[in-house]
Amino acid sequence: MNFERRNTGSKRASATLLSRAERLCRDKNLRFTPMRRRVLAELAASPEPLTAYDLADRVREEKRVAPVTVYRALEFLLDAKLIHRIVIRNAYTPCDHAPHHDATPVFLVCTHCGTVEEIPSETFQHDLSGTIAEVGFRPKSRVFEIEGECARCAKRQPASAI
Amino acid sequence: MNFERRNTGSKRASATLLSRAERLCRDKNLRFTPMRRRVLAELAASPEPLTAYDLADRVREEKRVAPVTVYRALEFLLDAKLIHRIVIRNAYTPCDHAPHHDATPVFLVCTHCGTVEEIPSETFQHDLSGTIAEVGFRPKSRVFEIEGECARCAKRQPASAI
DNA sequence: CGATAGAATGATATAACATAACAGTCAACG
DNA sequence: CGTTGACTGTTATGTTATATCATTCTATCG
Repeated sequence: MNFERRNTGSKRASATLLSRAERLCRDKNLRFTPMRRRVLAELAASPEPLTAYDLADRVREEKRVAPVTVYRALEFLLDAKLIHRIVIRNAYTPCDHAPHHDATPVFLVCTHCGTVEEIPSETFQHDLSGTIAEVGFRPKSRVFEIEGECARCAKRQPASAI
Repeated sequence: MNFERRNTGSKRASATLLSRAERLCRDKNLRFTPMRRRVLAELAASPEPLTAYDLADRVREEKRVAPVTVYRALEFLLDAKLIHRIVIRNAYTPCDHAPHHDATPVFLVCTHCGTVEEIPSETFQHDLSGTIAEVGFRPKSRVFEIEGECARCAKRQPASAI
């Protein structure tokens, strides 16, 4: 079983991701603006997830930006499923596994080097711990949380009237 | 299969949790100070997870406290495994399932009423989606993240030299 | 009992992450 | 070209979390 190593800033990985983004936006008629491209490029070029403020700093080297601008770009990229948010780091990382998953993948976040490995959740559903062992990752702590509507609320508001 | 409903502020649940905390601290020679007791009691009395600042407000009704004091109490309670942190809410909630799990449980967080249901992870490992369906929860999004040491780092620093 | 060492808390400041609100700019389309 | 809607700029502020150093409490020992 072989999981793609996270792009370690190689031009190849970035280029791939950027062109994927371009194609996707063309197809879905979304606007891949310079700011969005820039933010995605920074994420693709980074070996580890970056926070919004990290990104703001990097973009600022070239052009003055406020954090909120970065957050807006991130929101767009998240919606387009081009990136993920790594909750336990308050940080963002490009999506490695093209569009072939709608299910949330599992992320393996290294406490030492900070890199993130992305495991498609079909694999996960199947046999999580085996897979983790296979990639040589030594888990120390986990975040598994599911958000949704509880039974009582679902009963009260039958048609998901949120 | 029946998962305990989260304590909805009932005096019973609080009393149980508090006495469990007392016993645990006595046994392990930890100090269950008034501040720690107070924070735990507020969490136990709340139907939903509370943030550190929520807690500070509640404690302040009685006595002036700075957020940092609450964070310290929370840290203690987390270490003692008396509470959990709900990452996707930046909030804290009492631990419902006494000491019988070392494995991280799965939390079902209702987007509507905010309550949290705690599911032991043995069950989870076994058949997550089945269990969730059984309790009537309708998942909308999930956070499954694993922190640890990646294969490369483990190789570089054999004996987990962190 | 009083000294003292370690733990806990108080107080203040500041860092880090995120959003609100409104004004200005750009780009596509008729 | 002008209008509309999407995007970005700007400023302010909200929210979550930590750093630092002073003070108080508590258990223990001489």
